[in-house]
Amino acid sequence: MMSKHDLAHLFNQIGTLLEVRGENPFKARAYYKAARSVETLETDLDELIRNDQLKEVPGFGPAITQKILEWKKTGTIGYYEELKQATPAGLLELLRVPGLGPKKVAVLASTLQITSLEMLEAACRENKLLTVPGFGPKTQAKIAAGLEFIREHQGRFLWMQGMEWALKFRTALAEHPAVSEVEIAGSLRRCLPLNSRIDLVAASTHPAEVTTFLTSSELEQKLGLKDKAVTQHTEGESTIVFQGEFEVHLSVVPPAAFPAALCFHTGNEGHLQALSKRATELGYQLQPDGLKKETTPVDCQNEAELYQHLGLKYIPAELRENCDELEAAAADRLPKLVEPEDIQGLFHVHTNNSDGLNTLREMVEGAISRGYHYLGIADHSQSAFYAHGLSKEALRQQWTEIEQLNQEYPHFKIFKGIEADILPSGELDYDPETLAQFDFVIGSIHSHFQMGEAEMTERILKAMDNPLLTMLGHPSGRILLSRPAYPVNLEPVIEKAAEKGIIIEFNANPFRMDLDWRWCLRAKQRGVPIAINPDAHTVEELDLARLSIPVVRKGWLEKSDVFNAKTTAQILAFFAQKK
DNA sequence: GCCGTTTTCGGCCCGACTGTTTTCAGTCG
Repeated sequence: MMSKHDLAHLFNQIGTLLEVRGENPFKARAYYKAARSVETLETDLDELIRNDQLKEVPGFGPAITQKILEWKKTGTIGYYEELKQATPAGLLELLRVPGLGPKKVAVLASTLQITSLEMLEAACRENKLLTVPGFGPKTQAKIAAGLEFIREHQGRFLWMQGMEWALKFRTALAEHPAVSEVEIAGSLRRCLPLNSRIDLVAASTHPAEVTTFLTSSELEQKLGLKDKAVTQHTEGESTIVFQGEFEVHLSVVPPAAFPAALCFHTGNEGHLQALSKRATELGYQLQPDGLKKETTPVDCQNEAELYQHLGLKYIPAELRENCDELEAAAADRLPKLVEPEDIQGLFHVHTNNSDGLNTLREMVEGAISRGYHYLGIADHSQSAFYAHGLSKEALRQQWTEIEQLNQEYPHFKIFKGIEADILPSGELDYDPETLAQFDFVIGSIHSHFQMGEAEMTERILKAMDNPLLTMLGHPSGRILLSRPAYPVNLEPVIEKAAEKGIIIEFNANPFRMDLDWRWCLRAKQRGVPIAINPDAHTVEELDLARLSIPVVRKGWLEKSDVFNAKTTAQILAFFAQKK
C-alpha cells in the first residue's frame, strides 16, 4: 500500500540527492517544499488527481505534478531512480557528520573523491582535507570529532526502535512449539533511552531447537531481517546482528531457571551485585540458574517470588539501576509508578501554523478521539524563523480559532500556549503583555548552544525568574545519537523550579527523552511537577506521551508527580493561581 | 523547480556563528 508519506519521502530524497550533487539548491528546495505539501494535503491525493486539481496545490508545478502521476501509476519516480543510480550510496551518509552540509560533501566528492565515512576518516588521518580550498585545520578537526561521535554511537539505537524489533522477536519465539516462556531482558527492559543490544530470555526443555530458530533463515524471512549475520551460536545461546546496528542475544534455559535467568539478563550490574550480596547475607546463593539454599534449589515461579524470598517487594525492571531500589523494596516504599492511562491531557503540541504538519482542528480532534480531556497548543515563537514562528497577528488568529473550537467541543479544553524561545539574554521571545495572554508559556532553547555551562545555566535561570514562564521545555537540548546536550547545570535549575513553581517537561520524542531519568528522580524529590509532553508535530505523534511512559517510570515518577495526570479542573486551578 | 498587484526571468525564509578568508560561504537551528 503506497501512502502519501512514501511519496513525500521520495521527494525529500530527490532534494537531498540534488544538494549533495551540487545542483541548484533552489531546485532541491522546491522538492522539499513539494514533500511538505504532500504531507499536509487536506484533500485526498486520488481525489485531486480525479478532479485534475494537482497543479492548484502550492508547490506543485508541471514537473512535480507529472512525477506524482508517474508515482501513482508505477509506484516510483524515474528521475529519483536515475539520481540514486548516479550517486554513490555512501555520499548521503556523509551528511550525518556534524559540520558537513551538502556543499562541503559535494566539494569533498569532486576534489578528493570521498564517497563514504571510511574514506573521509582516512582523509582526515592523512591531513588531506587541508589541501581542499575552503577547508582549514579547524574544519578538519570538527569533522574528525564528528566522525568520532558517529563511531561512538555505532550500533546503538533508541528505546522505541529497539522495542519495536524486540516485540517482533518475542512474538515469533513465543509461537515456537519448544518455547514455554520468553521475555525481553537487558537495557530495553530497564527502559534506557539508548541501547546497544536486544536481549531475550526463553524457557525450553529443548534449548538447541530454540537457539537454532533464532539463527534460521525462516526467522530471517519472517521478520525481514536485512544483512543478517550469526556471531555466536551454542546450544543455550545465540547472537545475531542485522542491519549493521541491531545485535540480538538469546539465552535459553530450563523452565525452572527462567525467573533467575531473566533477572540476571535484565541487570543492571550494580543491582545484581547488591541482590547477590543480600542473598548471601540471608543464607542463599543467587545464581543465573536459580536461587539456592545450601545447594538445594529454591522453587520460584517468577521474578516476584525470587524477590520475595529475599525479603523484597517486586522491583519493576525500570528501577533496577542500583539507585536505592533495594532499600525501598525492603522497606515497602517503592513508588506506585505512573501508567499510560493516568495521562489526562497533553501540552506542547504544534500545528501547521508553525512547523507542525496538521491543522489545529486535526490536532484537537486527534486528542479527543484518543480519549484525552485537554490539549495545550504551543507553536513556535516569533524568533524561530526556521520553524515559521508565529507573529502577533498569527497568534490572534490562532486564539480566535481556539475559542471557536472550545465552544464547539464544550467537554474538551484547549489551552492557549506557546513554545517561546529563551533568547541568549534569558529573555522570553515576546513582550510581557503578549505573554500574559497565554494560558501557559513553555520556555525552550533552540539556538546559541555554544555557551559555557555557567552562562547557559544563568540564561535558563533568568528565564525561570520571569513570572510568566509556566514550563521549561526539553531541558537538556540533547538529540540522542546526533547531538549532545548543551552544557547546563541542572541542579540549580531544578532548585529554581521548586522555588518558583515551574513545571519541567519530559519530552516524549524518542530522540529527546529529556529530562533524563536521573534528573526526573531529583525533580521528584524536590517536588517539581513533570509534564510528559509529546512535542507533537503530527496527529500520530500525540501517542508519544503514552508510549514513552515506560521510560518516564525509570525516573521513579508516580501519577502525583506528573502534571498532565491532573484533571482539567485541577489544571485550570493551577493556571489561575499562577496568574 | 516554482512563482509573479515585478507577465516570463530573477529571486527563492532569517540570522548568528564559524572558519577561512581579506569580504564571504557554508552550516545550523
